[in-house]
Amino acid sequence: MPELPEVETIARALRPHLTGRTILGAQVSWARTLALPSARSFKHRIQGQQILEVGRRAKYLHMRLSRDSLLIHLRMTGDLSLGEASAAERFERLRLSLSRPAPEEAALTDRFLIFSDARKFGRVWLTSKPGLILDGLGPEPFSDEFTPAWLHAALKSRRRLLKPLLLDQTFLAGLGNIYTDEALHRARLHPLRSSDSIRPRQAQALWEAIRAVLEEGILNNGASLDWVYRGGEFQNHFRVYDQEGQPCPVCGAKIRRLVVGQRGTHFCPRCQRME
DNA sequence: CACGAGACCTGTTCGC
DNA sequence: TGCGAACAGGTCTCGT
Repeated sequence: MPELPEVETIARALRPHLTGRTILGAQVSWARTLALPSARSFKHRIQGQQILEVGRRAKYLHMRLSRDSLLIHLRMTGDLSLGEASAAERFERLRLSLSRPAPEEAALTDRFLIFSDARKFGRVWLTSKPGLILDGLGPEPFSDEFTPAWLHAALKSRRRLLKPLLLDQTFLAGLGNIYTDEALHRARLHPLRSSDSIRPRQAQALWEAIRAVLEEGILNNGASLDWVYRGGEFQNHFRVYDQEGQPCPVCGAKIRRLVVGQRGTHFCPRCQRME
């Protein structure tokens, strides 16, 4: 479930539990979860490091530790939870054991941070140079750098279909399949429009739509789908995503689905025209 | 540079 | 009921 709003929700939920605590050890149950370094050195190196800060960049959870950074990417089905029991969770891939919480947080009883991931696509990096992974990403949608003018210029500088371009994390960081479809619908732009055909007013509309959709996602604690559940509510606010055949909430036309860049793409054929 | 296909993985749902 | 196909919130790599 993890696009920007879901990762942001997770970061906010974990922050008060993790900040200041020390990682006592790591248990790896699916070795390929670790992108860097190997399981052996990961366990050795993470031991004893304190968690200084819990943040997010794009769809990465970024934990600053005393010596390294811990980056976690949930991909399709990854999930993070806090636990007290030592019994392994159903899809557990990695478990970090934590020091006791500070005395003023004595109410916290969790002892583990658990990474679960049914499809095993998620990855974790322990590195002293997080920039090598994060610096190539596009701007954060809520940063000052992301402006309507920037977006218009960036769209014009390429010749790509809107849908796949917005999914490209080196173009703009944080959008995934759900929020891209929702943003294009709000901006009344067809997903197959070529990026270099977008006029300034349309770029402005898209900019507003991207921010509005992500904001609404965060306010609703992200979207929960299928059996991967996080307590988010945004799935109840989808206007087009996964709504094939349903009436468009704006004009009543039937929402259509097509495949673009191998991703299911949902849009309103009346609101989102090709011109 | 842009695009499509195939990989990486497992679970659920749908159609016959 | 059973069984295969299609589908799933993401990203990387390779060939054209």
